[in-house]
Amino acid sequence: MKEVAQRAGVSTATVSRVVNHPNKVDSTTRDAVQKVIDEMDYRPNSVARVLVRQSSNTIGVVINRFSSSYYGHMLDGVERALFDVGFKTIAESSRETGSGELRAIDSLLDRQCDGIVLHSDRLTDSQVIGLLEKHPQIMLMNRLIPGFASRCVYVDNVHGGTLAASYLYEMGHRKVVLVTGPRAFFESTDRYKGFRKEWEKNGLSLNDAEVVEGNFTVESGRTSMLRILDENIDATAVFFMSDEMAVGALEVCRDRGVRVPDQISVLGFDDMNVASFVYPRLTTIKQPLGGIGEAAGALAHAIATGGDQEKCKKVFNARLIERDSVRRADG
Amino acid sequence: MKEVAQRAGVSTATVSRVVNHPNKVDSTTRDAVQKVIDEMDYRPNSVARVLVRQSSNTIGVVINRFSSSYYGHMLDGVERALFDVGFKTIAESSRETGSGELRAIDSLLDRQCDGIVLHSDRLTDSQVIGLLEKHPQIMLMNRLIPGFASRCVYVDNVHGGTLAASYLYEMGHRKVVLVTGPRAFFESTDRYKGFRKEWEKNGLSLNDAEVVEGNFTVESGRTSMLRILDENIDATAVFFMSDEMAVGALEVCRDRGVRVPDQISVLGFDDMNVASFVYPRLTTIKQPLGGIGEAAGALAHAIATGGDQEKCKKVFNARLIERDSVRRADG
DNA sequence: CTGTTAGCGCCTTCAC
DNA sequence: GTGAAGGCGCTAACAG
Repeated sequence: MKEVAQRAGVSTATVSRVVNHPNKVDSTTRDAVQKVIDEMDYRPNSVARVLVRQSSNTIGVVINRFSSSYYGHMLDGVERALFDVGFKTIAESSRETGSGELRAIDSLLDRQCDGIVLHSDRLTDSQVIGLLEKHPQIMLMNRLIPGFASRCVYVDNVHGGTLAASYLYEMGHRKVVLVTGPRAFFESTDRYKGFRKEWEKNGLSLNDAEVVEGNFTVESGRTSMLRILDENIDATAVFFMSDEMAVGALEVCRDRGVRVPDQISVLGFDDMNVASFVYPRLTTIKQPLGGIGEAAGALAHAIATGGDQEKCKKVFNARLIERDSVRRADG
Repeated sequence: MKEVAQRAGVSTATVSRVVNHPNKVDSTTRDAVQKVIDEMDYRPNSVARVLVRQSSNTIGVVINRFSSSYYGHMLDGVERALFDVGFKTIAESSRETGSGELRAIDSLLDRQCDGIVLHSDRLTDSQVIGLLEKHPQIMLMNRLIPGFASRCVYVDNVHGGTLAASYLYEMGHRKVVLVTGPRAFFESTDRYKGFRKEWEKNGLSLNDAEVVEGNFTVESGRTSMLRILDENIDATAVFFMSDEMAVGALEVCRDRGVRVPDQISVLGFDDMNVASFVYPRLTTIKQPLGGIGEAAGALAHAIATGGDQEKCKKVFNARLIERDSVRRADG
């Protein structure tokens, strides 16, 4: 910058002006300076700029890991929303640990991100609340903390569970088993809550044998399905709280010669890409991941710039995608 | 920091020392200062630190988009390697455009990243060479630029193509069709080159009708397969240069009642997760994405710290994963 | 071992 | 409209 100033025969202040407030400088000098800038291919050092401005025009996102398109779709959504308003997005992964989430947040905070979009499922509610209270620029993606709803963008998992229950009921299923995610994850408990409520509303009940705890992975889908088959649990349908698990189950069924949906129906959750590629194509409850990401980006931007947070959409509903893995139960 | 110094009754220099060189300060004062730091929950402003140190201990990664686990696996690999050596990783997406790649690189450079891992398939060789010459801290992930091999980590796509050809040949296939990616992508041309060479080595030839240009997506797999079926191209096997395309093809075959692999064999490329979940499970050529990412991370770190670049693994070989979508041809 | 000093590169008053 | 000066928060000599 000093060099630019020198070559153009002006002060660094003027150079700074042509970069930041071009209209506040005489057009002649402006052009001259701009020419030198172009010639030298000068790029303002954004670190120094951030240091003095105390703001970086960037939003940081923390997610569990990159290698699942689940997070990828949300990330792309965030970045889409932010790109449109001239903000930058940087992402860090937590490596799927609570300490990693904390570390990533610190790192993003250190980089003076104007906002942080946090996808957390490793931290407890009270840990998250602590974070939220301490750092007003943090917001939550796909998780709701009561009392902080205005800083959360999420899908209504209770409703998602309800959807599953009512669909299965309407299709004539009366004996089902639920394969949840880890009990510690709010996604699991919320979906379970919604399902159970709706199920009982129909006068049905769920006993212990009918809910098995998985962990959202394909492998866990396999073992759960194996168990259901081996223990000969009497059910006409299984509701897996993730597509990955459902996919693992489909595999096991094929290996065991159990026909889906003829002998047993399978319902998934998420609507990952894979859902439409497996055979039979998976009927599932779709989470609008891209939309959630966009909304999170918009909210983070609003928080960072003091924009209108109320105009941001915060609650999303999951919706049923009917394909071929659930069929009407015999009356 | 000033406040910490004040409260602890020392100078800011001492605070800086306990943070950065704890052993260079008297244990009594160190403990006192540390106590204040903890009490105040003081966190050094890394932006200021980077400004003076001219180095950030972080590596930036640019990829096309987040929503494909293809990039996700590489990203996780980079981050794994870097985490182990105490470096941070931040990622930006190019939104699948050449200008986006440039923008992301600039942004990462501006943040004073010590190294940049670039996954580029939108920029021409000469553009990339320009970048590489101008910025010694940039390296390439999954692309080889002749003359810059020491800064490239990649899979040998020519070899990958060879693998496909020899496998199909060994399985008795003599009439095949290739579905490539965009001709502008080196992945396509390299794999094609390898395939063709091996194919011709066996005394076979490939005519125009037998190579169709796709674009790596599921949709493009569908349309290509449709065309192959509709035009009644005489072939016993199709080699798709991405699993996504192969998956799309499988779908079309199912819809059309064409049995895979009984009536036609399908070979993929990549070994994405989905490959093992579709039916029939996809036989494919695996790219070790995680390993490539790790190697890229290690190389970026070596470049950034002046470590030994030669010890870094740079070339990876794809390898065949036999599953159920290719069968021995009659005859 | 610790305090003082001088920047890192930039932006923003404040005078002119 | 433009230059000079101060400072963002921190670190690295250099003295003491």
